[in-house]
Amino acid sequence: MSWTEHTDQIAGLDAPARALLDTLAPLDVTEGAVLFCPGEAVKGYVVMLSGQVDVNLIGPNGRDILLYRVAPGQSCIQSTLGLLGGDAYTAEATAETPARLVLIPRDVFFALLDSSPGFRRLVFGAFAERMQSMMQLIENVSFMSVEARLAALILDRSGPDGCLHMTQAEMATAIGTAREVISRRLDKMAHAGSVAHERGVVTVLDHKALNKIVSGTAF
Amino acid sequence: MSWTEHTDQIAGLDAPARALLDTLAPLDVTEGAVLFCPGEAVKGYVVMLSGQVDVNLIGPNGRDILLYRVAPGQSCIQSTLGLLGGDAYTAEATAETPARLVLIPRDVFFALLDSSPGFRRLVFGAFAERMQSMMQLIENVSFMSVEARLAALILDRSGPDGCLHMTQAEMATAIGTAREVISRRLDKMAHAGSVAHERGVVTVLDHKALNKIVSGTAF
DNA sequence: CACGTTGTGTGACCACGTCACATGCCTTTC
DNA sequence: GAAAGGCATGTGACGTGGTCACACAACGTG
Repeated sequence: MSWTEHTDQIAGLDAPARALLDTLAPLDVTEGAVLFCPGEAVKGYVVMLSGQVDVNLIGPNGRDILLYRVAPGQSCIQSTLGLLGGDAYTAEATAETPARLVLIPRDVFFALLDSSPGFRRLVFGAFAERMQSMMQLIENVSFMSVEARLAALILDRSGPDGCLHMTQAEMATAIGTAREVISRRLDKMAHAGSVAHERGVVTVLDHKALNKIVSGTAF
Repeated sequence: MSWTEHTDQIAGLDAPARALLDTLAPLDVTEGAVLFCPGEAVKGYVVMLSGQVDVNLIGPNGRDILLYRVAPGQSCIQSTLGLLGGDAYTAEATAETPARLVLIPRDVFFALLDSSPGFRRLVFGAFAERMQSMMQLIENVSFMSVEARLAALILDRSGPDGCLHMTQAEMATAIGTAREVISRRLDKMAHAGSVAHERGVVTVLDHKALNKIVSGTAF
């Protein structure tokens, strides 16, 4: 039952705060589950224990863009927003893997915020981090070419073997563009010899070339 | 010297917090002054007392995009980010009018955060609000057409007489596009009879048409 | 008035997003 | 193991948007 001691970000909290948190039961969600969607009211502050949750903004025409990914130990800022600002969710969160998380109810959240400096630091820090990454996202979307963003994605998410297991559609939402564009760009990169690609897999062939694309168009 | 009682957002604070804040001297900046620029270290938490400050993200090729505007009583979130996350500024803040503001030094800021629930609420609330508007910005930039964003801008910022005093270059940065695009779009709108435009001024002629453009392309 | 400065208009060109398909590949089902 | 359906991908056409390189026009200052 004591999950707090196994969660890095939370293990450093003061004892009273952890005792309070330990009374909450973790929740399990299956892969593909939608944790919340636009317009839904906020139930509490969410902390991830394991798994991977992606938060997407969804456009009117079906296109969507990845706002940020929530890793274990992190919290979903969307819920903080809702708790503090009172607004409903405007984005959608989906479990990319089976995930375990804790939902801290509204009143417990506020009690902790008032009583525990450590918890405050935790929440604030997470907030600041997300904000930073959102600004980064705006910067990328408005100033970087699709090719540069794609190259960055491939370098970022590919394993040590240089393989990236994603469909073109997934890559498209990850960098906020359309699938067809990914198809053409991958072709171009493959033709240049920097990557190879087949159904569901992209393989890095030339790290340097990709790095040059990333910094090149961002320049 | 007691500025705190004249600042709506702060007047509701507890007495000790206000006493502490009142020991700080307000700062005046002239129009056009740059409050901070990318890479600069964060000196403290900034609260606006009067005037208007715009915060822009600047692209490598000179293009820039308005992240948010700071109005009196609000605070500049960039500084909070820096204080909490430790990162330097990534955006640039410019005074659009002569402005008066208070800089709360790092240690005072943290002391208040620990001692004053009201101050916490203030900071958190401002944070949440900005975050929300940043998400709105991402949504607009990635899903709305330039025409829709331009129409929204014109409706938003034009006075009761329907006049908007901005150069095309200013409009361009406000909605994150290039000046030439504004020129062409304004021509098109003028041709359709929804606005009139001359050097430095745009006049709304048909509110309904503009509204339709806004919701139309956002739909 | 000549001059630089600033705001605007324009054409060409490329990158990107969208639509409408045509393949392929892989799994399920009989 | 062949047929069927779903999913991932390729492709052409077309419109919008961003960039570059200008030409001009409107203002300010000497």
